[in-house]
Amino acid sequence: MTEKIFIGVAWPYANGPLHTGQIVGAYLPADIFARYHRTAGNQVLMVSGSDQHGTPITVRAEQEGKSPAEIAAYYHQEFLETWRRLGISFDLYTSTGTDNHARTVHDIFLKLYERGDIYKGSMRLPFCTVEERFLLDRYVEGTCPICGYEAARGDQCDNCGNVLDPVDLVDPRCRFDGSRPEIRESEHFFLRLSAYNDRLRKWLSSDKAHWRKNVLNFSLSLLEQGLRDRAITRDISWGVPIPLEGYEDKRIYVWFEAVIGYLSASKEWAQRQGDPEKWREFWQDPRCKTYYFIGKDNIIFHTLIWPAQLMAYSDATGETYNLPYDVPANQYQTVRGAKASTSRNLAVWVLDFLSRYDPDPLRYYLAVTMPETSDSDFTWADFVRRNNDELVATWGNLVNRVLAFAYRHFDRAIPTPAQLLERDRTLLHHVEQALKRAGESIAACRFRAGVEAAMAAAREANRYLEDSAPWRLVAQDRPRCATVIYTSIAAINGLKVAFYPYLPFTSQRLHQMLGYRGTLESQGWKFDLPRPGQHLAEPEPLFKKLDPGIVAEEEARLGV
RNA sequence: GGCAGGGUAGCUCAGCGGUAGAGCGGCGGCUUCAUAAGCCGUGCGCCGUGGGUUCGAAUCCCACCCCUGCCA
Repeated sequence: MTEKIFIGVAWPYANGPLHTGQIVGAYLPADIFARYHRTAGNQVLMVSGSDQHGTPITVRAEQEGKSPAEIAAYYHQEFLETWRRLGISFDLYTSTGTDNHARTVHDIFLKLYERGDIYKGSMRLPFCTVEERFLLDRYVEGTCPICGYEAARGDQCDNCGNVLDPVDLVDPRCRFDGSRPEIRESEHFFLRLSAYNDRLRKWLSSDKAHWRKNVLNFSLSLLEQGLRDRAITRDISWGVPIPLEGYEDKRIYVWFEAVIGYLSASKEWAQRQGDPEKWREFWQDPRCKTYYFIGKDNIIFHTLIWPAQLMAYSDATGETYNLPYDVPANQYQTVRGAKASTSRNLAVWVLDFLSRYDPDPLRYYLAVTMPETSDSDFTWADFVRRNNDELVATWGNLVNRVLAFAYRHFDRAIPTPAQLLERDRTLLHHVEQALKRAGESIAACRFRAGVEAAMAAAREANRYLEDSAPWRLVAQDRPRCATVIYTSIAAINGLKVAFYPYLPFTSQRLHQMLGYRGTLESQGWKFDLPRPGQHLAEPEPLFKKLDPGIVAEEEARLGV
């Protein structure tokens, strides 16, 4: 039975290069999930895009003396390059800068406004009389009302860490010209989140046993406190315009607008497929399961605010939009025990990494250390160790020793087996079970367990070889030797599928080395016995052993 | 300060009411098809601390300590 699976992945701010923490938190698990489901024959739509609005981009642009649009365009290209080289297989990766996105946002905004779920209100905000504009929270400095620190920012005090309201700062001043801002009333639009508390609670209280405990608890505890209405517009010039007259100097704020990208990207995808209504199959068919892969900092937007927006939009249009089926948010990845930091260059940049190393070892390492339940740590020593002692020694070497043997002793082809013995069938059964378990684990968003199941079966195959010792049989009992090698190749053929979502590049290569044509993905998530006599390509190692010397080299690149 | 998650073998982590587990490393041995790869053997660990519930607790409850994050 084929399923429909919608996969939304967090929209990265296009204000700087991507580091491994972002990959392991959202993009890699989403891709593993997507590749598994496609191979299993399910219909998958995986979308995301660059978030080109928001304060981080404005700040970056001001730092570099460029326009926000230039910054966003530059990093958008870089992100596309990253997905291509890392094998993150989006069906569409777009951005929030498209006309289609603006149209979709406007439609939701207006429908909710007509219905009263968005309403006008006013806020008291700092206004710089020199520059004649309202100041964003972080553009106001002053004395912290809590600890007395004199250089506190309007959004947060760097000294005591408290979150602030710029209006509360003692002796506030504009960061640009030092003048004292006035507090002025500014008209804004608010989302009536408070009206959705009960419905959200009801939704989160039913059929959520498959959710990660921390995601569910966190969301429920926020509801306990009660959601308050939030302003969804700002006095800024960079962002999606407000679709009403008289608000030309304001924009829709990112947190309301970016999540709508999931829907607008789906529409853009359908458009590009030449079937403009096709997005409805993923958004309005109740059998479609909707997943959002994000980092833990994004939970509230995907388990509460976006569902509330969807509930409101469903009511307003009389159509039904699917709510998230699961939001498997990950924890953070630290670097050498510390929180990743762009400013201190304490992060592993993906494109930089890929300029020296292959994508699959990185995918493997990130998958086995994925921060599913708690923060995990990236260290180069551990990366080298897992590459050399696990990926190369257990899986890569298994493939190499079997294929090299077959290539040399059985005329570059898969040998024809005699009768399979109990020991042979046991191994094949083991691999078949591992493939099944890996698939079940991935479908349940337990990605570490999936790759571990595959690796355990590879160890089992190494054990089988040791027991059967084909290198002795080759001279003494050639039919039995052929059977052992056939069985080993069959095991590898099954494992290539189990590893595929994690190691797409090398699994596809192995697929071809085994003499198959076409894509592994089209073969299906199943254990196939290979055809005796099938021609083998000349085997070459799937992975490279890394020199432990690179640890010191790479650590030196990290800032301190 | 409130809340959530985590604190289990040298390292990374699983287990979450019934005699402490896996991988890797270390140590000892076997093997040579293979990227000096593989296989076998080897773990007497205050399961963060202190109380409690229970016939029985990493596993449930309470308090406290440490790490991470969110919120105030």
